Parts: sequence; structure tokens; C-alpha cells
Amino acid sequence: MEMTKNFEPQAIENKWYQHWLDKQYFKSVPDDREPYTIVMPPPNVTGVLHMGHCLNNSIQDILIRRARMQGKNACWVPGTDHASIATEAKVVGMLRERGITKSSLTRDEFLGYAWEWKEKYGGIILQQLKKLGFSLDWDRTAFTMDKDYYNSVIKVFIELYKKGIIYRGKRMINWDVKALTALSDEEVIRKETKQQLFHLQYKIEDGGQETGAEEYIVIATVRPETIMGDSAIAVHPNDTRYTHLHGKFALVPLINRRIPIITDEYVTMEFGTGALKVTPAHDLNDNMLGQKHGLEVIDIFNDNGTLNNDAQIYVGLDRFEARKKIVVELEEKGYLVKKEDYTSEVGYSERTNAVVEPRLSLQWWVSMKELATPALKLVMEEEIKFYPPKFRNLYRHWMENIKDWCISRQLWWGQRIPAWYDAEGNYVVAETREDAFQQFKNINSTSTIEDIHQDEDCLDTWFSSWLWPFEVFKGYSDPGNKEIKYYYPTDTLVTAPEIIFFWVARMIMAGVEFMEVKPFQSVYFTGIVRDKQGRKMSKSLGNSPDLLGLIDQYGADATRFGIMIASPAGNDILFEEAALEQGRNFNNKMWNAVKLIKAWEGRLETGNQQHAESFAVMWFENRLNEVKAEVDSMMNQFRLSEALKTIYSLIWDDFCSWYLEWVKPGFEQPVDEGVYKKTIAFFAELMHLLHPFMPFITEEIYHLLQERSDDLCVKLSAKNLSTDAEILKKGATLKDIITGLRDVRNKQQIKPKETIELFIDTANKETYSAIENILTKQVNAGSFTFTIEPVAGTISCVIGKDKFYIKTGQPINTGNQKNELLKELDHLKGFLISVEKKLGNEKFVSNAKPEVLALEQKKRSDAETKIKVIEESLVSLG
RNA sequence: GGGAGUUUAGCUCAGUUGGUUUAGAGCAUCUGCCUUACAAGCAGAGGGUCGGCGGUUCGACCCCGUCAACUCCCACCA
Repeated sequence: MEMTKNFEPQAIENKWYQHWLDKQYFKSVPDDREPYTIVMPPPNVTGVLHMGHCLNNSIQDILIRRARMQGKNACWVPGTDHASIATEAKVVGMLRERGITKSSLTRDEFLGYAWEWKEKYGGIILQQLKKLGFSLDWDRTAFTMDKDYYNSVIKVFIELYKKGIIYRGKRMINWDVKALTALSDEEVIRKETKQQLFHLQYKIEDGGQETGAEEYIVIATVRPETIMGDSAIAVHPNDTRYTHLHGKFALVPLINRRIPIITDEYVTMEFGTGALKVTPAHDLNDNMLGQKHGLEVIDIFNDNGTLNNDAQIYVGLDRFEARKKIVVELEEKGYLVKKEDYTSEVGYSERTNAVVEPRLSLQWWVSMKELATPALKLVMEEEIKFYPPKFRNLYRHWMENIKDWCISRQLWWGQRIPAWYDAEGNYVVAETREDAFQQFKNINSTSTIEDIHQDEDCLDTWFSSWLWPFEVFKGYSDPGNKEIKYYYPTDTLVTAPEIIFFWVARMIMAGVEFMEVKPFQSVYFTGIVRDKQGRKMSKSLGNSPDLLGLIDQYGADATRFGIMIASPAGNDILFEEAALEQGRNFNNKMWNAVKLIKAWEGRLETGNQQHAESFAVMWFENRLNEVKAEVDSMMNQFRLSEALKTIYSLIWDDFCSWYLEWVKPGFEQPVDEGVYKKTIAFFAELMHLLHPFMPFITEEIYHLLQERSDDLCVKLSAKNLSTDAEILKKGATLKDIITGLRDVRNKQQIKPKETIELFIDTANKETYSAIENILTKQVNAGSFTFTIEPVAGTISCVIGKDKFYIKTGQPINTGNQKNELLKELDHLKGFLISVEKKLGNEKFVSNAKPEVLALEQKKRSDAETKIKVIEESLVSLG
């Protein structure tokens, strides 16, 4: 069979992915095996594949494929999140293009369009994931708005309400005065904005009685139009400028309302005048101060940002118009003492670009304290392990300072809040209208069933995704079913640290609350994918590479390699296309190794095995086992990037550069069949080891190596075998000698094709019997002779404790050689001095552990021997 | 403002309870090779007072203190 010059991924990727699907290798059903479960963090249904997904899911696929090959029942659940805000925005945008406004539609009409949109465009990302070879159980594809899932979210709401954990309350939220909706913090964009800071003076009530002059206190504000909502003026308790005013009252300009002067350490003395006007209805911090000091809350705005009756003046005027007018009036009446330019961050609505108005509003909340306590404990006691562990601190800090969770959103796309209101404004929480009606009757409401209406708002997306690890197995909607009992708790959650609070923490809470068991054993936090300059990849910077284009160009395996090789757990990864090139080159390396081995097929012989070949086979077998154990240990610690590097080096260096060169026959020479079979077996094992990282090429090579009826994808790992340290050491020595002699050849500028005569002065002749043939082949030596004295007219060098003499046809550059030896001698002498210093130190000798002492002594004697050998060589050089 | 983390070769990172030859890898660089698997390759090499200073110790990349630089998270200084 003819193999292409280089590996061509496109040709084989679709073939194998389809084959794996046809064979249902990714499908999981409960059985007797140990389960290994991962639930994929559901991407937004509107999402398209980017680097973050590639990294995240590559890691999951590596874990899942490895578990599958270890004989576990691997189950990886795909799915998407309805992403209420993002999706609703997309649908609104789509409607706008068609000339339809959301406000012209009924809720049902809008949802009709939304579902239509979801069916058409949603889940593109899932198709894209297939391109990367991810072994997800597609039959399990879940969606947070699936019927059962939706119902579970509603039932969870009702359950928590009944437990008193969910409540309705008036709190500060971000209000969009154009869209007339609350916004989540994520939808608020902060922008540096040029403003003016106004210094206003408030008259002190009964101030300046001693002097007879009127007394004022000056505050600084960027929002003079809100003074009518002021409830206090706050100063720092230690601010001596205002000590005499503690406990007094001031009068709000223009409306002359009497407000107290309070003290609070929150006030920064250095800022502005050190006096702060407190407007609890229109500023989050002021609201906090208001609650603390029991201040009145005066809301002076309507929903649309105009002033209401409580403002008393400028009623009906827009807030910014009112600002202009009130500044003029304040100035005219002498209240404005100073005006300065000032830049600060102002929040704008992501969708309407309106300046966000902090506003008190009735919303639904989840009380977090009682949910957080057990969830914190699980992580602190390492019942749930975090990788890397530094995130435990972050988690603890947040959980200990947790705030209640606002879960209502003024959106239609999502689970509709199951709260019902009667004509009198009473409310109940119920799954259905009928149920709600019954409850109203019980509280003697006079409303008819037609009078009552459901809450218009829907729930925060995270209020559905926090159920993900168990509800994908219907753990809540069908408690105790076979699947939830088998798959839950899941094994590893792989996610970004950015959503540790939004999602990870809440899943832990939900797991404990509703399943009474933690949702996963461990959490692996990935890094953030950055560009070469360390910038976060983002749409606006335009620095996100075209992932699908890269896959086309380099292949899925190379893409996976490129992103995994540079991503230690929890560290950000700097993405470079060069890493993908490295992956592509690695593919070619393996591809060409297959070509080499396949070329031997026609010239197999039996009973021709050389000493050298059997050493090579023995050595590689041990080396392979050694690395397999290392890889296992790294994988168990989630050191995936290191594991991949280790496998890469095993294949490229140990297998291709050393082993294959050692067993490679000369031109048109026969190959021993035993060696050939062993080589095929090694290669297959290497593919097995690499498969979780690079599934396509490994499966392809596995089948190219020999006709098979099985597939690598589901091939079970063999037990790890023990290794023979002696053979490994001998192999390492052999490598050192070969490298050392090649170095001499290079430095002496001996042409690669020129053969040399090699003489060896060694105390361990028997060591060389096994490796002699390999050695001569690898350094292109025409002869190999033992000697016990220097050989005249040769280049000498010392490797380990053995001396080598190289005879060549070329004239010898003794100067070069001498310099090399002197350099080496210098290094050794310096080293010896440091060791002797240590051994000459009485305290070291008496304190160090015996094995450390013995080691130092060995270092000394080794160094002494080497120095002696080099000095002899120098003497013979003259 | 609070908290956490990072600082080791030109770049990206390893370095596992302080002692395993005066620090390792990949990429990049340099030198020599179109050697019958692979030039997207082969062979070899160079390159680091482990951020600064101080301390503990017989011994510090590793432990402690301090300073500096950078990063992230939380917190809407009006």
C-alpha cells in the first residue's frame, strides 16, 4: 500500500469519527463497570466554537477517552444552555431586522420566534465540536429548556420558596430606562466618562448661632438632580473639619427638606469635600448606608428616567434635562460653590446604551447563607478537590462573604417565574394557575381564576444550569432512577475559573441541597486562552483565530496538540500558531515512522536476530514501561500538558531517534521478524498512550500497522509492568556515549560519511558486548577495539569513566581538542572543590543523612577518577 | 481599598517533604548534514550569579522576612 509523503488529516478524520459513531463507542448505558462521568459545561445555545471551547473540551475528551481505555464506562454528556439574556438579545436583533419590535408582540408570539431561532441556529457549536473528535454521547444531548428540565427548574423554585430560601424583596438593581428592564451586572458596560463634579452647599439648620452668620456644609456630587432624594449627609467620624456638625441637620437646597448629618467610616475624607450626600434610592453605596443608618428612601424617578412627584420640582422632566436646569438654578441661588471636570466610570446598558440607573426594585432572591455553608465545607475538606488548589482560597473568600442571589430577569426567554398575583396584589407560588387559584382561595382572595396573572419575569440562566450535573440524568425530575444512581456524582468538572461563583459554587450547593451528595469529585480549572501578547481573546480585539480554519489547515489532532502542549492546569495559555505547527510536524514524524516500518515487510527473516537488536528491544520495552508509569502518575494529578510532552518525547526521541535507528537494517538488509513484530507492538502501545490526546492519527496508524478487527478507541490498557533499572541505565549510558562521540566528530569536523576507527579503554568490557554493534553503527565507526593504553595519532575523549580514541584519515586539530579537555577539566575541578568543601565541613558530615553523605563521597571519587583520566589524555596529547 | 497569585535560558514553562553530579524541557538561535522514513527532517552545540536585599541552615530555586515588578479576583470613592 502506498502511503502519502506527509500525513493528510482531512482524509481520515471524518472516516474515523463516523466509524466510532457507527460502532456506538461513545454511547454509555449503565452496566457492571465502574462509571466515569463528565458533564460538559453547556455552551450558550447561540455560541460558536472558539479557543476556550477547544481547550476546555479537549481536556474533557482526554480524560474521557483515557477512562474508556482503562475499562471504565465513560459517559460524557453534551448539551447547551438556553442563555436567556444572550439569546433573547439575538432574537430581538433578528426581529428588528425583520422590522418587528418585541413590544409589538405577545409573550407567546415572541417565544414562538425564539424557538424558531433556536431550532435553526442553536447548537451549531455542537456540530463544530465533532470536528475536533470529541467522544460525547450524543444521544444524551441536553438543553436547559427541555421540557423535563424546565419543569425541574420550576419545581426547584417552588421547593426553595416553601423552604423559605427564595423570597421576594426590594433591592438595588441595574435599571435600563430605555428597555424598562433590570439588567444583570454582566449586561452593564462600564465606560470612562467625562463628567462634572459639582460642589453644593447645604445650609446647616440652626448653624452659626454664635456668629450670627449662616453656616453651610459643602458636598460634592456628579448627580445634582438627585438632591431631592437625599436622606442624609455623611462625613467621616474622624474628620475634624466636621466634628462640630455631628448630630446636626442640614437643609436640602431648593426644597428645604431637613436631613441629618451622620458619620460613617465609608466616607473618604480626601475625596471632594469629605462630605457625601446620601441618596439611598439611587445609589448602591448610599442604599447600603441608608440601611445601616435607617434612612428614608426617596425614589424620585419614574421607570423611564423622568422625575416623579416625589422630586417635587422638575416633575416629568428627563433626568439629564433636569440636571442641566437644576445646575442653573443652584448657581443662581448661590448653592453652587464650585464646578470641576471629573472623569469616572459610568455604567451603560449593553443593549440600549442608556446610562444605567441604580434603582430599588422588587425582585426574587435566593438566600445564600444556608446553601453556602455545606458547599464550602465540601471544598475545604477536599471532598471536592480543586485543581489547581489555589482556587480553594478564592472559593472560600466568596462563600464566606456570599450575598443573596437575584434570580429574576425581565426577559421572556427562560423559565417563567411560577409566582401568581391576584387583583389585590397578593401573590402565591404555584406550578399551575389552578393550583395558584386554590391557594388564593385559602387566603380568602376574592379574585376569580381569570383575574390572577403569572409573574412576567423569567429566571436567571444560572438558576437552571446549577442543576446540570444531576438533571441531565433526571436526578430531580425522576429521583432515584437507574441513571442518576449509576452516574452521579460525576467525576470531573472541567471549566474556566471565571465562572467559579456563577456556576461551580452553585452546582455544589444544588448538589447538596437536592441530591444530598456532591455533584463531582474534582474540578479542573483551565486557563484563559490569550494571544501571543498576552491579551485575552475577544471579538472586539479581533485576535481570536479562526478555529475551524485552523482545523482545516493543520488537522484536529495538531490543533488539539497545539492547545494542550501549552496549557498547564490553571495557568493561562498563550496561543501561538507555532504550537499547531509542532503538532503537525509530530503527525508527520509518526507517519514517516510507519512508512519506515512498513518498508521492512518485504524482507523479513527469522532467526537473524542480532545481539544489538535484542538489546534495543529490551531497552525500549523497559523505557516504554517506565514512561507509561510516569504518564499515569501525571494524568492522575491532571498534569495533562506534561503528560503530553512526555509522550511526545518518548515517541520522537526514544522511539524514533534512538530505538528505530538502533534496529534499522542497513540498505536492503533483511529484518528479523521477531524485532519487526516487537516494533509493531511498541508502536501500537505508543499510539494507545497518545490516543486520548490525538485520537485520529493514532487510530489510523493502529490500523496501518497491521490488519485488525478491533479499534484503538476502545482498546483496554494493559497492566503496567515493572522495569529493569540495569537495562535502563545501560541504555542511558549508550546514549551518552553516542552523543559524546558524535560531539567529538562535529567539533573535529569529521564529515558524517567518513568512518572512524574506535578504540576504548574501559574497566567494563562486558558492558560493551551488548551495545557494540549499535555504538559502531551510530557513530559510523568502521572498527571497534579495546585498548589499555593511549593510541597514538588519535583524538581522545572521556565519557563517563571510559576513554575513547578516534582514528580518522584527517589531520587532527590538537589545539581544539586540548581546549575541549581543558574546559571539561576546569568544570570538574570546580565541581570537586565544591564537593570537598562540603565533605570537609564537620557539621555537614555529622548532620547529613548517611545516604546524602555516601552520595557526596561517590561524587568526589567519580570526579577524581575523571580528572585523572583527562589529565592522562592531556599528557598524551603533549 | 481588600484578597490571591506570579517572577527560573530570547519565549512558554517543569523543578514533587531543603542534599541525585555548581538547574531541566519544548520552541526559537547557532554549526554541520539533501545519511534510502521524515529538510515540516537528521546530528551536535551555545545560552540561566533561579526578580533585588537580608535571614534560618552544615547546605536554599525550594523555608522565613523585606523591597520591587507584573497578573487575576472582589469592591460601582460620591
